[in-house]
Amino acid sequence: MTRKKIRDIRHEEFIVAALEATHKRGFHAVTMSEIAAEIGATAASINYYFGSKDQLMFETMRHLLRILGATHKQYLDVALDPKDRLHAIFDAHFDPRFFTPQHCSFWVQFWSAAPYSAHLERLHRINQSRVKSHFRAELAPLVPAPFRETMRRILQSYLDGVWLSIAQADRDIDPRHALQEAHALIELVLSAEVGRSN
Amino acid sequence: MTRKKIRDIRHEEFIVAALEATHKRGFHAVTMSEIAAEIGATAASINYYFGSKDQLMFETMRHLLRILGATHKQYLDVALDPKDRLHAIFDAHFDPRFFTPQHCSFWVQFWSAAPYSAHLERLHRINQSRVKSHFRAELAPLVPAPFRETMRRILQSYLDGVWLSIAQADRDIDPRHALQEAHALIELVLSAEVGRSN
DNA sequence: AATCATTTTTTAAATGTTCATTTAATTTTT
DNA sequence: AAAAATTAAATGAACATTTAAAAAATGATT
Repeated sequence: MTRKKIRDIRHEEFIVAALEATHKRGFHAVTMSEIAAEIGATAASINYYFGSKDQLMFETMRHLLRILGATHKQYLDVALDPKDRLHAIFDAHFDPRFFTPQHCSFWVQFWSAAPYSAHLERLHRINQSRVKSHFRAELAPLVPAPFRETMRRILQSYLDGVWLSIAQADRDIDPRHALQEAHALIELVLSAEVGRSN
Repeated sequence: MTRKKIRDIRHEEFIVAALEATHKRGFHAVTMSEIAAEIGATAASINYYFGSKDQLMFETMRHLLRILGATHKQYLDVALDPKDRLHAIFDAHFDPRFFTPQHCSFWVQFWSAAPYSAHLERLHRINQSRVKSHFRAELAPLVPAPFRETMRRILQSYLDGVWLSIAQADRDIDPRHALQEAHALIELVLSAEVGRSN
């Protein structure tokens, strides 16, 4: 069928391996050999497919960003009103596919490494502004302009903070519970605005 | 006067140097030589005073925790009512002494490294539970029990998230503005509860 | 089917670099 | 002179990356 089969399979495998090994050993501490061992391969083959360790980490992050983007899109597609659309951002970030110590910890470590690598920083900046503009767009019909930016920053900081705490927790977290709390915060933000406009 | 003068001076100097150099180069990338160069010293002298790089990073983090604790105490001492006491937590975290890219970035990188070092993790856990119990205590008189934990987690996640964003920003941030937003969130949290108990 | 040349994939071993740490000596302070 | 502080140089370990060769897959030709 597809011509480049093996190359794609290995790509996928090594990215999963990078997530797993990084979660176990840490973004900087993890070695090529440890990642490769995760799928019974050898460090050299990572370079064969990715060129370098940095490139592998970069591709792994891009992989996470793609999943997040796609998941968000799915939720947006079934959102009926502005409030649903706002919820969709949290739904995506707290989707069980994503909301695991493994993913969150890679993400957080990526965050903390980003300022020191031009490559990573670019990815990070792109994602930040993507999320930012989504928040802005969804808040527009819900919150009057003077408070909108404040509310956006509150929601976005909260979102980041939750991921941070998941990355640190070894026990598995219930995504539904996180969503519930996120929705409580959204209600808070929206009801307050209604209150003020009275 | 004091017998151990030089030792204490160097301790202080190297900790400041570690903060500065780590902010420039990253928690893992920064080398002993770079830290030492920051104060015109030599890598070997760090070991003379601290024993190892890990130990220096550990002491640096302890230093930050001590400052945070002391600052918090100062604000608590002048707090008049329960709401002031809740604010004091944010006042301390957003105090200009603390709320700098330099400190926040060390903190965030420390966070992301903590799960992979028994030493660091212990520090982290201690601080987490300290902050947690403060939040609980201050929220007790302000928020009815059923919502209290949710509100605590919202506030705490928000707090972490803000630091994360500061660590990533290269431009300097206005602490007063951050405080203002934090207070807006507190008002939100408290007013919502008043609303529900109506 | 079988053979063998070609390409692709994989690996073991070699290379070379970058540190943290140690050591042994030197300088500075007491 | 003795102790404390500092450094330059040595040591050695840990890795990412390269290289050169082996193994597997592919595919064209009988």
